[in-house]
Amino acid sequence: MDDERRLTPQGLERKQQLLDCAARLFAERGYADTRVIDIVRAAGVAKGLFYWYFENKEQLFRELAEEIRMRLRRSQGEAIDLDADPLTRIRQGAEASVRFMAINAPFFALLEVENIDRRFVDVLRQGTDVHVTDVAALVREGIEAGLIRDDDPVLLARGVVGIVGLYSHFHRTGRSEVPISELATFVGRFVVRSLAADDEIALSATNEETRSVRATTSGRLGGSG
Amino acid sequence: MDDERRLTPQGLERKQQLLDCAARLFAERGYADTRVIDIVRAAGVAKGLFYWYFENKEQLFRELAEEIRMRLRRSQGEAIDLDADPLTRIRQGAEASVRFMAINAPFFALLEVENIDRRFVDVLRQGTDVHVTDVAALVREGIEAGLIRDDDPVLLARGVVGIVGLYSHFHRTGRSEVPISELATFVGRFVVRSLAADDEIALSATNEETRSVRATTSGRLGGSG
Amino acid sequence: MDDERRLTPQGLERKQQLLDCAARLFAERGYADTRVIDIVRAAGVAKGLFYWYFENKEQLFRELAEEIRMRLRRSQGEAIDLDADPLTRIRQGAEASVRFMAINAPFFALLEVENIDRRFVDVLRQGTDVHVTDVAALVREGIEAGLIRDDDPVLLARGVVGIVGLYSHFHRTGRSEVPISELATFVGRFVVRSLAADDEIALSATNEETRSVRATTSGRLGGSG
Amino acid sequence: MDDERRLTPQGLERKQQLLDCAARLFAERGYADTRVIDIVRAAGVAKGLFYWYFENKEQLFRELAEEIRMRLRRSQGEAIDLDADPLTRIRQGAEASVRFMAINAPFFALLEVENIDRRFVDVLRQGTDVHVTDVAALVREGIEAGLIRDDDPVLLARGVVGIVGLYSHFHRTGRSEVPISELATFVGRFVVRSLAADDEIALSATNEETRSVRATTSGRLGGSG
DNA sequence: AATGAATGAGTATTCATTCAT
DNA sequence: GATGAATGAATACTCATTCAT
Repeated sequence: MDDERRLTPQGLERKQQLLDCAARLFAERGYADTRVIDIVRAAGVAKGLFYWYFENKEQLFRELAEEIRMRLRRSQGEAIDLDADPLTRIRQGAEASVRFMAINAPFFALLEVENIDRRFVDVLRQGTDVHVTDVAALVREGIEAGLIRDDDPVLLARGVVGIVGLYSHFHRTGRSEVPISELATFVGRFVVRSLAADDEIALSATNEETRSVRATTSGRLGGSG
Repeated sequence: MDDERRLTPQGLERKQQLLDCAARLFAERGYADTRVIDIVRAAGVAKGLFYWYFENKEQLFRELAEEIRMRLRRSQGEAIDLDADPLTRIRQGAEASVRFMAINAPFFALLEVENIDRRFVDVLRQGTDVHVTDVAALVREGIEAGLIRDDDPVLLARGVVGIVGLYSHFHRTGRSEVPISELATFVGRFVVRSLAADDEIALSATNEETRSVRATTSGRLGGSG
Repeated sequence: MDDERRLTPQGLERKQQLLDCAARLFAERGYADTRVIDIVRAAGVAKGLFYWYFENKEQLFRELAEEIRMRLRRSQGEAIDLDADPLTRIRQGAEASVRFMAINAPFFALLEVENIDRRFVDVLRQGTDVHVTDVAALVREGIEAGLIRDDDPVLLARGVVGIVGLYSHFHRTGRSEVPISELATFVGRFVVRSLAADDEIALSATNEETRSVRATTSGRLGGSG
Repeated sequence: MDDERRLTPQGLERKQQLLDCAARLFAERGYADTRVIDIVRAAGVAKGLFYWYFENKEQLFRELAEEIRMRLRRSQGEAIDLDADPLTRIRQGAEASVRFMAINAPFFALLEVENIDRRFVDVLRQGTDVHVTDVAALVREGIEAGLIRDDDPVLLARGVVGIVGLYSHFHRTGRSEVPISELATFVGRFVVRSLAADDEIALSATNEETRSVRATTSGRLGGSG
């Protein structure tokens, strides 16, 4: 297939169908153990058609990864309260991510391929890198505001992103005994605790009612900043 | 090869040589991209000899994983100050793990295969499970002693183990800009912050001079315990 | 390949071509000594194509065996005079088999694999078993009619089927000095002699002119029956 | 190993042990499916030792085949009544063979390899050829004496030998419902019927009491001879 | 767009045989 | 005689990708 082929509406549908089937199979059996023929069979079309819509198996994976990444970012964006303080926003993002990943588990299972196939390190790392950059910015903000302890912002951000992925993975692989909403709260708490400058701030940022730490702890913050 | 073959000293040496070569290659190129022939070539022996010492490629991997797991546990054990309080011990273990994993990077890269090949989920998960159980016990101790915040011990333990692996992975994959000793300290701090019941305890457990939190904060601990 | 693939006419042709090539090679060199690559080379196609049409080498063999079995039965059916008495029919079947096996020697050589590969015992034994059952029915008829000596019908049938295969084998392996038509007559005679209730009946059943023993020896048969 | 090595008594014992183990394994799994290592393991010795006693696997098989052939001939010789008429002797030989083959089933299973491996056609065919020659001589005698119908002696002899092998094979492969002694008698009867010049002779030769047809039917024989 | 056919590089594993001690 | 180690040729099967209709 060429770069930009114009696909008819029917064509787009077929392509999406193939993407969906592939996503399901990849999630079920993993990338390597899903053969092109499995995908086309699941979609009920002939083998040759696969290459009408995708350059190759690898490209399909990349498209899929891209799509998933977009969805995640969108969902994170929606979950974050723009008026809240950085730490709270980090917590909200973390919680939202855990919830979202749980719902779209099969999709996200895919992202774990990162370590698998050296071919995909780039695509997948890219995804987390963007995420890390976002969080790192918030961390910096938080540090400046005295809400987050003064440590390497990027390292901290990596920790946040990593922890979210970690617990999502546990949940996905059936090793989490607690219900998803509880797990999300736990992760939010965990993240806040890891970052918070002190106990009081941690408490505030964990309290769902308190939309803005700054507001409630202004005195103290003013003093410490 | 069958069950328990009796190997001559020379044989044992040869076997270890194959294990070493395999470990290096797996680390360099990954499991799937390392062919049996690559391993024997690296060892400078004939293809057939591989099957004299190992049932197949998979078994070799399992032996390797087992070996690595053992080493890790041993190194952790050595790093922990038995007289220290649980939280400090967790920190020490975490720091030691990060350091150890950094030194033996090629080895531990292997353990990341967990997500890769569904065949190995068992072996590899086993390794972390043991580790998690150990840490969970310390967490419980810490909670009882009022050093660690009151949260699900297993979930907390998973976080600790996960974070260690996380940062080791970053370091291994060249995304850590800081030197290893600094990273280890960072991780120790991170873990302590995640778990500590309050700021003061966190501070104590992070202070390397203070071997035992219990000693310096005995009054407080005694009161809350 | 999976279950029931729909093959285009061209595909069917190709498949038959592969079957033919395989049959020839198996006959020439034996099953084990015929590699898949030999078969595809003989057909002038790529290796992978073999697995488009057949699950594996074993399945191809089974298809081949099935095909040969069908042909044999058909030819036997055509050779037998339905109005003739059982003994004569047995003789006709035996003679026809010998002739047919001689003509299709390469094919039938394959059936001798029975003893070879334990994997194929089932397929091949099945073939003879059907044949034995058929003959046994005729033997029973013959015994009731007093044409065949009173002995275990199944054992007798096995002998008949075995003898036919035996002499065919001799002929196939170049140890028969006599021309095929003569050999067939010999086998017919041999079989009749082995089964006949008495000399006179044997004579009648061997005489090609006499279509029905019953007709010519009615008096005697009536007396002894 | 060289041609004629002088083996110590212990060495001979070891060699026989290997032969026995091989025979058992060949019978159980067939020649191809029995690996050299299986044989040495069964004997509890090291792999290398095999080649001290045998040139290779093939030679061992040949030695084994030779040994079995000898045994069979010996047993046939013992079973035959030297004073009996040719037809009776053929019958006795056939019956003895069936019995002997049944007893030494595992051994004789080996001889069926004839069709299997083209390598062994010579060794194995040799065995039957000798047997056929012996029987053919008797057949000729029988024809001259008017006991056996006038037909190609070699072809008849082949039939006799073949039938014996046939029924032995059935018995060996568990498809014979009748006890071995009964089967032997059946085969004797079958063979006699196939060969006998007429009913009366057949009857005499089948009668175990009658040691010599000549004796009881002297008048007739004298008349016809 | 869609199909079924065709390609062929790539690889783990087996096992008879030889060798050094 | 005996052992364990070492050799390497040989082969079935997979699967992404391309091709002719």
